[in-house]
Order: sequence, then structure tokens, then C-alpha cells
Amino acid sequence: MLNNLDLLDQTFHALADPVRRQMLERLTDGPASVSELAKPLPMSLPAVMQHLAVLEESGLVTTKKVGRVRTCQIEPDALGRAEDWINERRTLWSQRLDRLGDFLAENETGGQQ
Amino acid sequence: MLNNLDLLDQTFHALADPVRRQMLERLTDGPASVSELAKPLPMSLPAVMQHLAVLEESGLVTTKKVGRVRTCQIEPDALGRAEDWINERRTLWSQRLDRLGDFLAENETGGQQ
DNA sequence: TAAATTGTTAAGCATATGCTTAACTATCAT
DNA sequence: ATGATAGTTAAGCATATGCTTAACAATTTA
Repeated sequence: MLNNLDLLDQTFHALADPVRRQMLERLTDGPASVSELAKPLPMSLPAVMQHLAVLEESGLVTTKKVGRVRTCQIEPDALGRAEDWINERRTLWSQRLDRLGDFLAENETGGQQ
Repeated sequence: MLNNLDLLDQTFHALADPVRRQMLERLTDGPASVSELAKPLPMSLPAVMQHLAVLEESGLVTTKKVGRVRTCQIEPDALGRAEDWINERRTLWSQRLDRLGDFLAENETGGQQ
């Protein structure tokens, strides 16, 4: 539980917007320029740049400018942070439900209220 | 890609706040009342209720009121939605990186720029 | 060099978020 | 019935988000 938490905040926040998820899905097919990312989106270029900034701050995407073109690509490790938190919770939650199931089974002799 | 997406938005948004994650972590240990959830949090009860509302809307938490006490519990399946999206992306992303690695290896004969 | 392409910055604006306090309701205990 | 407990609702407020349009800058390309 480090300052790591702020990055988790930013990662989940970045993922919470369908436009940003769409951008990530596009980048799954390979690197893209800002304009390419913007093309399918129903908004101005500056708006796309702002979404891109959120993705960069979260670490989910990195970019590099060459000439006048900025190329964007995904950063798989960043997604790992969110994945780890969720997987850990899921494990604990299902364990808890299992124990609850056992408890209910053990007390099934009488009757359910 | 159904209306499912709105729920994904809500789920990731719910997870993007450290207070809400803390509430979820508390609920991992078992059901709790609203007051119990609020006790460790440095904010008013109404503020906690608002966070709870976000968690409920996302489906991550369900509640039930008995007498004057509202009991809250986690809903593992809801977390599965976020987990699935992330896991799918991670798989695709690492496949892409593998292909990229292969490509780089194949062209390693000459030299890297 | 002039024009087109690609991206960036700044300002403004409407709405959403995350809190607060105050007032209120419902239930339980005495 | 009185008071304490648990939760709820409403209003207000500061800040953050998600866009927009209007300049502006840096590269190509012609």
C-alpha cells in the first residue's frame, strides 16, 4: 500500500470512460498517431488530446513524437496494476462466499429462516 | 458490446476512488452496516452514503435494510465484469508484444537503429 | 517560400463529483 | 412517551471533468 494507490486511482479512472477504452482498444491493434486515434471519435482533436493525457498520466499509454507525428502505444504493465487489485479482491471474495456456503450447508439440518 | 458498457463505466468509476476501495476492502471481511463502514473514514455519514450509492449503482455492493440497520455486502459477479475486460485486453496486448518481439528478433541480424 | 498537415495551448462553459451542514424519519430501548 | 441510535434527504459549495472554439507552432510538401 504505497503511493501506488494514486496510480491505481488514475488507472481505474482512465478505464472508466468509454472513449478512453475505445482508444485503448484501437491501440491493441498497434501504435497509432493522435489523428488516427481521433478519426473514429465524435469529438474535436483537443478533446482527444485530453483523453490521451489521462491515459498517459495513468501509465496505460506512452507516446513519442517524431517529426510532427506523435505515436501512441499501450503499456501492458500499467494494466497489470488494476488487474492485480481486482484479482486479489476476487480471490478473497470468492473464498468468503465459499466459507459462507459451508456455513449454510452445515446449518442446513434444521431449516432456513 | 451491449448496454453492458454503461455498467463497465460505473464499475471502473466506482473503483477509481480510494475511499470506495477501502469500503470494498472492509466488506471483504464480511457484511457491515453503514455506520461500521463509515467509522474508519474521515468524513460525514452522508458522504459515506453517497459513496455507497455509487457502489450500489455499479452493482459491486448490495444492501438490505432490516429495522433501522442497513447491511451492505459485496457482489463478486459485478467485479467479474471489470476483471473480464482487463483480462481480455491483457491477453491481446501481450500477444501483440510477443509478435513485436518475434519481429524484432527476426530482424536482429543487421543491427538496431 | 507558400500552403497543407499534425499537433498544441488557452480560454471558456456546462455538468458532474465530493464533500459539508441542517433538518428530518424510523426504529429501538427505558 | 422520551430519548438515543441509525439512517436519510436536501441544499449549497468548491473543484474536477469533458467538451468547445480560436489561436498558434512545428513539420512536411509543392
